[in-house]
Amino acid sequence: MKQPLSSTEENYLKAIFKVCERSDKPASTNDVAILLNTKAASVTDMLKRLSEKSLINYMKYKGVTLTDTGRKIATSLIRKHRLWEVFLTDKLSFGWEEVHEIAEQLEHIQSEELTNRLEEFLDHPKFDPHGDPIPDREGKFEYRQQVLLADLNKNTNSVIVGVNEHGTEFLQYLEKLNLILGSKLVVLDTFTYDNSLLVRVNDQSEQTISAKVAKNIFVQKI
Amino acid sequence: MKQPLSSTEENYLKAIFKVCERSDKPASTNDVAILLNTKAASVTDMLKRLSEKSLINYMKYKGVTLTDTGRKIATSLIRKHRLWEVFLTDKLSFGWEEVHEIAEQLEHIQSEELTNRLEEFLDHPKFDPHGDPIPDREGKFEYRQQVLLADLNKNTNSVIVGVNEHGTEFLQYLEKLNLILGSKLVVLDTFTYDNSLLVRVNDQSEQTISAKVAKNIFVQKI
DNA sequence: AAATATTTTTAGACTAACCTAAAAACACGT
DNA sequence: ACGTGTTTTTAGGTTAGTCTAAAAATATTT
Repeated sequence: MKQPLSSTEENYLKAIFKVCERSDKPASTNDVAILLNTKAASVTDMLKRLSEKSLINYMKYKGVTLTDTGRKIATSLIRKHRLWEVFLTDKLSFGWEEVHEIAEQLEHIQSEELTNRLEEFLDHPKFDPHGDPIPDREGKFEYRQQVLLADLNKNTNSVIVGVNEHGTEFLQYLEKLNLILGSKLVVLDTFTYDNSLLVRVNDQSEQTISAKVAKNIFVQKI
Repeated sequence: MKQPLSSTEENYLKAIFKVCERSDKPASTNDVAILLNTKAASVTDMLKRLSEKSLINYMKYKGVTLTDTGRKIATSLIRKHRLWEVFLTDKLSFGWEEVHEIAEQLEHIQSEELTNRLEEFLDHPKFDPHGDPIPDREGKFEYRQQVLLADLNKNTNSVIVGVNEHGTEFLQYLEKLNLILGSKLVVLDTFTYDNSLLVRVNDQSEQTISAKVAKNIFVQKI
């Protein structure tokens, strides 16, 4: 009865976890469909099956949450994903914008032992290359004390600690703007016209940042 | 038209490659079925699909061989499999008997770049932990100058360079017998009664080895 | 060369995961 | 609370990969 899940089933659990993260509310069928780039009807199908396996709490029309077992699997996937990302950047010198796709595949490799040895090999990293925290063996992890750059007050010193989007295009763009993990930022001015920001980067250059970009960068006050 | 293959399709190509290896003869439907632990009918089904994609040469009742494209994919899988095995033993300290299963999954990760960087990271190894040669980027590799222990002449000095079977049980047993890659062997006597051998290991202990074991160990004369 | 045995293919059915289109449930503004 | 619009579910169909059982082709034995 403990046959391993398919990659597809795992992806659904991960998607439900992400939707539910920090919101308490159950995930709606549509939320999941959008995140997985599929159709609502397919999601309903899968929800029935996952419910059958006691991995989710599902009631028609009422949305879905993870059971303890389901959450355990979801966080394990996230743990594996982020550990592999660290491996790819730290050991194989991939750029932070290249690793997501490959890690999406690697996270489905089944072997607890492998995951734990990988963690050991990487020296128990606490964050992945995008600044996201890596869950421990029990699936526990702490959210950073973080704030969106878009919400940062003027003249507050801060450091980039993470991103809210992991797409290749966005990350490459950030790199071009010289905005990477650890970059120091101060908002010098905000323009209500288009909600763009004027910032100083690393106490040197000044540049404007669009509202869209500012909403996808996490910073920590220092 | 260049959509990636499913893991299943890849496994069929690998199986066909293995059956055809060093025999020239086309692989029979049954050979493939046995190797993949499936039924002949399923194999026939898949052969039609792979033939459609020009990955194999297939004629009803006549057996199957790989096309150039098919062979390229098969050797790429073997390359990935063996590189990952090296990673698992050398970097994560897995035993040689534990790595096969995990590598079976890892070999399906799609990223040329990943494979090549992994090879670099591992220092361009030429053989995997079981002594099997690792194909290069073009899929080329050389077979070792090797002979089955069962076929070795009496009183010839030799070294274990590989195994003919990769099952966990067999490899664990070998380890218990202190027969690992690099062990020095001399056949002192052969017993025609059950075809077992008396050997000296590493110039020290003497022990008998069953015919079955002897047929699954490759040695090189020195 | 005929009879028999083996191998391979076909036929038909199943499951997982997806889809579209239509029906049912829910949510909301007036 | 009633009609309208959105969301969700159902119904029914598709594809990849598997299976069993039966038919067809090939191989072997006499």
